[in-house]
Amino acid sequence: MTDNKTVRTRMAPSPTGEYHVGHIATLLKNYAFAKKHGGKFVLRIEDTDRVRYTEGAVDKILQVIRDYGLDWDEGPDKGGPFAPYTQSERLDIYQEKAQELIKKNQAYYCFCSKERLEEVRDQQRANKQPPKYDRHCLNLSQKDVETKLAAGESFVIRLRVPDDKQIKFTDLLRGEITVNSNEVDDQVLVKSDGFPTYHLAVVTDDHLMKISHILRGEEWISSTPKHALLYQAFGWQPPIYAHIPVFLNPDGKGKMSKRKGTVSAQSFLDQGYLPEAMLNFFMILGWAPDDQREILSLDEYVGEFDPENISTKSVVFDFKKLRWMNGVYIRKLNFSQLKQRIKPFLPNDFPKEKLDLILPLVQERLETLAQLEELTQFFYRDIELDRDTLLKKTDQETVLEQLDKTQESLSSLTKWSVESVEKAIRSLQEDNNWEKGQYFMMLRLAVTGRKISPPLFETIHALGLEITRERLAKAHQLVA
RNA sequence: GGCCCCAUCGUCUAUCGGCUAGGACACCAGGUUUUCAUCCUGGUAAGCAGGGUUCGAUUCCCUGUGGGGUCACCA
Repeated sequence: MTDNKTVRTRMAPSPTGEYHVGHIATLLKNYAFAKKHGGKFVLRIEDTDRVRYTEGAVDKILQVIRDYGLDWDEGPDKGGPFAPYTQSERLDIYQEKAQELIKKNQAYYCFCSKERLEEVRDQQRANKQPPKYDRHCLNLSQKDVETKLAAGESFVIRLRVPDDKQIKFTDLLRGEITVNSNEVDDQVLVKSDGFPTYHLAVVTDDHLMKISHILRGEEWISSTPKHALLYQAFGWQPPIYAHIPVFLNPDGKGKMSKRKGTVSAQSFLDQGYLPEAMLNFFMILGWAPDDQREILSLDEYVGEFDPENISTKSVVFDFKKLRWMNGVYIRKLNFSQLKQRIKPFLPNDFPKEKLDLILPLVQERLETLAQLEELTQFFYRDIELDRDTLLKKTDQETVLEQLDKTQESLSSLTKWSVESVEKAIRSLQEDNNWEKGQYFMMLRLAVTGRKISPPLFETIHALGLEITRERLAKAHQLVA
């Protein structure tokens, strides 16, 4: 399994936009693996794409990771032995490494314009060949290169990929993977703006930061040969890879994407999913503990997680199971926890003074916190009544009698409690020999405007005598 | 299309050569109940296909099929 060498894992977000749920799921695995082995989990910001760089994205990413209940040992805000942890602050390192490769003849200058590259690719596609750099600049003479550099021509630095070599690397889940080097493009390592590409930056940083295990998305498998080549070129020991399957859209078609629905990590929180439920959901998506438990705390997960047991097939993101799991976690909350968690989801017109009365009535009915409004609005907003529905299963006369007697009886209560309300209504039903189902449902409708509600007596109690009387009166008016 | 990866109920999984193929979500039925929800009970539902290897294959190998990923001066 894992030797005594210190385990160091990392997650390397790119501040180009919203943080994806898949990123959190991957981060969780890196976090858990490091914690399990008493190692360190590093957060590094990969902001080498100046074009897509989004202002404020770094802070948002850091915040959402924390909101999910996760944290890191070293990172841009905390520093650490290998600081800085933001790639744009490490430019000189990449430059130096690129020069090293050029000196070793493992990389070369390329002065091709983007237009030319585009043309080459178009041509290749037209000939049904895989698009690949044609190595136009591979054999430029030293002198040519110096002349062009002196003239200030724009350039990039490319990796010199050997011809027809078997490139091998090991994936913890899949075993050895072999790719012929002819399939690998002469990857750009340094862009014309002087920034490194992901490939150069990730390899040098992972090495310099002594990252031992890389758990990353499966979509990276195809670029791992490039990284393997770089480790070779530098003469470095590569880390251990574990490529984690991607999330598929709920319809099972394609990688989970924005176009098919919600993907941002933040949006799930905004919809009232609890972070611990989200994490738990990520835990069991593609992995199961020995005893097949599905409800796991973060600590339990850290103790039992083994990346070697991650399923190798891409998994469908099952919203139904997520909602179920979220419901489980909502029900597990004690009252003060729920009260705290529900705060951001309270509508402005929610009567705060009744929170203690109402909240317990809906807790076991919530699958997300955001459903609170839908489930409770009849308590504090006007309701709509439908005459026909009120009259269902009986006649006008009976309903009017029921409404009046109920109002009368409730009004005369000396003590307003769930028990007294229940007692009053139950004895009315028995004394008058009303059909229970009809009477209770009619009352429910009159008082909540809905066929579905929390239990009647609790609801009436929470509503209070005043509102209850108003609504009964209104129902009377409507039916009469 | 090239290359790479993958393949058990609709979905997520267990099984690491012996299976009457187990669990969870979803679904259906029943119970509890004033509705819904919770809770309890039960049920329907799977080994992609064809070849091998083996006393025996879901499990190992090959081929096909299907799905996914990737082919940028993005990560």
